[in-house]
Amino acid sequence: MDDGKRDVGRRVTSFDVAERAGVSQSTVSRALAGSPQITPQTRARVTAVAQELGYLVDHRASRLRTGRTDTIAVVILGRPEDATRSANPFYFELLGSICEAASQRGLEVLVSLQSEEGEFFGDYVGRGQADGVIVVGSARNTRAWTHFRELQEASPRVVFWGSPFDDAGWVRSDNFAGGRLAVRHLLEHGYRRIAFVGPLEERLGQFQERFDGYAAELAAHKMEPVFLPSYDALDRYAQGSGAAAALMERDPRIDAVFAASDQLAFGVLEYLQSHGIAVPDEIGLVGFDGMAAGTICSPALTTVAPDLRKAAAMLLDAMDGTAGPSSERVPVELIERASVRARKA
Amino acid sequence: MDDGKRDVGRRVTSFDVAERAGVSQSTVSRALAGSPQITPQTRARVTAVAQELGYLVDHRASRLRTGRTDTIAVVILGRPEDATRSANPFYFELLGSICEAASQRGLEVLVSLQSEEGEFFGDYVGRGQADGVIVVGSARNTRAWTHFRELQEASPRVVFWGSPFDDAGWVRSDNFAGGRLAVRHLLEHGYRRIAFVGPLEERLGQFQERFDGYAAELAAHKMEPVFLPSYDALDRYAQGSGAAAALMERDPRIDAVFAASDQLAFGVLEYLQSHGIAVPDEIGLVGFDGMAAGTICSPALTTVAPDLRKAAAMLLDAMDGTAGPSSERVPVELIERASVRARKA
DNA sequence: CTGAAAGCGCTTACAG
DNA sequence: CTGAAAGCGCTTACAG
Repeated sequence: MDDGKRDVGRRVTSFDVAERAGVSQSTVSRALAGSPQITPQTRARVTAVAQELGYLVDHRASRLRTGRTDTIAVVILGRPEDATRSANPFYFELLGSICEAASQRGLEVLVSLQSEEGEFFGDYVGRGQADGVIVVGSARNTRAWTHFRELQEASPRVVFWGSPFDDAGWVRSDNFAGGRLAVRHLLEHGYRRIAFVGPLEERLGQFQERFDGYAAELAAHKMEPVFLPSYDALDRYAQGSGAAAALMERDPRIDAVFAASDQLAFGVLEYLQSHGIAVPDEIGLVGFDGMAAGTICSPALTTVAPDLRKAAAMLLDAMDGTAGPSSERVPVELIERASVRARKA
Repeated sequence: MDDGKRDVGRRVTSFDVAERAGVSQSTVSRALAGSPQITPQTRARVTAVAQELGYLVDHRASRLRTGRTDTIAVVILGRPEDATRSANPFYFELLGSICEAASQRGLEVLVSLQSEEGEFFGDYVGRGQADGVIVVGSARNTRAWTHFRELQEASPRVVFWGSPFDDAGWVRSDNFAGGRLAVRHLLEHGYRRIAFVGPLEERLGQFQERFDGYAAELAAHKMEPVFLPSYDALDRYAQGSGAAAALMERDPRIDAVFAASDQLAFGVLEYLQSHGIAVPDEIGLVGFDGMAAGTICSPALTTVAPDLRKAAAMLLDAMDGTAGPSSERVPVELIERASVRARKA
């Protein structure tokens, strides 16, 4: 019954450090927290003892006490299937930037892949696990977005990347500008009939905006958009190659494609290559996302890339809750690679 | 001074639910935790009130009380530079599998990208943030590994993926078998002089093992290994294309390459393509890792893929601490794609 | 089957 | 500048 001093298993607490250092527990806490009202000598002694005993502040206790969590949650949505396989690699690139930005602000990052209805969960704030949550992922998982939209309405600290909903609470690429950029680039490089590849029927805010930019730039040159009204519900890659096939057959004059995402572009590329159509000589191709894999395909993919560093910073800012629900645009840039020919018009 | 009942900002606690449901706080706790000694009626009432008030258990408090965290930490090491850019995408694929496996076991996942000395940190267990930590990442970041090795010696709940150290505490691909598999596949498809691409001087446990498997299989066929003694400290992609160049020049009889990782293979592919060397007809190519990007390059990359599902499960098991420090092998499988010709020998 | 109470390990007013 | 004490919100023996 005697509690004993079984060193084994017992956590080293601030009381242990206090005893050993000959100060009170509150002093240990203050010294280690860097309180300015602690003597340098005291702090030095406490720090030394803490190190000696291998003491580390228990975050469960400090966070319970302070009410903070210093943590953000990132929810990555996959399609309703295998979450890992169906999560677009782009989201992992974004996650990388978020981790880096969070770390600079002294925040930890909790990651959750979700795809199936029933496992949707974003109440990290309510459970005291995070100060806010960022939701990114497949816009096609409608049920997931509906779930998180409700959550967002109840809590101001939920921010979406992309989001199929147009009202506030998101950060997005400057999709319209990106669409114009892609088309202008293709026109400047001598292409004359530019098709758009990407499904628009899915309430995909971002794809629609990219299309709008594409169409606007074409209109400025008195050109007509060329695109498919509907897509099968396959993965992006298959959608891309399928769309390329349908489009080429329908309109042989097409000499360039703007794909609404890099994954779609990879599918387009696959189709073109397997049909002996030369890229960029016969067909020019521009993607969207700036994915790392775009350097590996051949030819390397010219693409419109959002500034992921800024994206991460904006997401964290939006989560701060200081401002109300916001809608922020991340600037995009065209990365010239090899899927557009060099020769100018 | 009166605390008042400002609903705003105050957390809903189990006391609030208790009051409203007309039971004690302990009953609320038990009911919501699913304790079998609570009447169905009581549980139903409590659950209803909890829902009504939007009550959620505060994990900071419950974890402090129970001593558990139900969380694991995953540290992803980049090269000492930009953490995001330098973290191999393969690690994000592995992270995806870990997230999925963790979620099935009811665990949360904390992710940290680390690359610079000074920011290395893995004491999540000591701080009560996680029950264990998995370290994955660039074997080239020697200082990072040294840091985490010390941590591992002090704590049994630190597990490495890969790891440049051979003693226990890791999960690795079955690299030796993978090396043999790759070579056998190339031989069976008619290639006769197979070079190895991958730096071996970096104390890279995994690369060395892949080489050993490669060399062993060649030896079984009375063939000699062909490889480079040293590599420049560039990224894997550049190492791959550089090695391909050096190797081809040195030995024109080479008709196949086994690359120690997919990233290296992508570099090799880039060199071959930009020099008009046909893959798979003139040169066969096999990578290692089973990365998704391997389906996008052209020709698509034949590769040796570890079973990431099993890898994740093994990592979590190893972290459980039930067994002592272990060394587990993840089975690998050869994924046939297009960088090896179909024609049999 | 339910309640009163202790205690997890901190931070931070409040005194001195 | 330091200490004694309260309290963050739970879980879980201990009673009844």
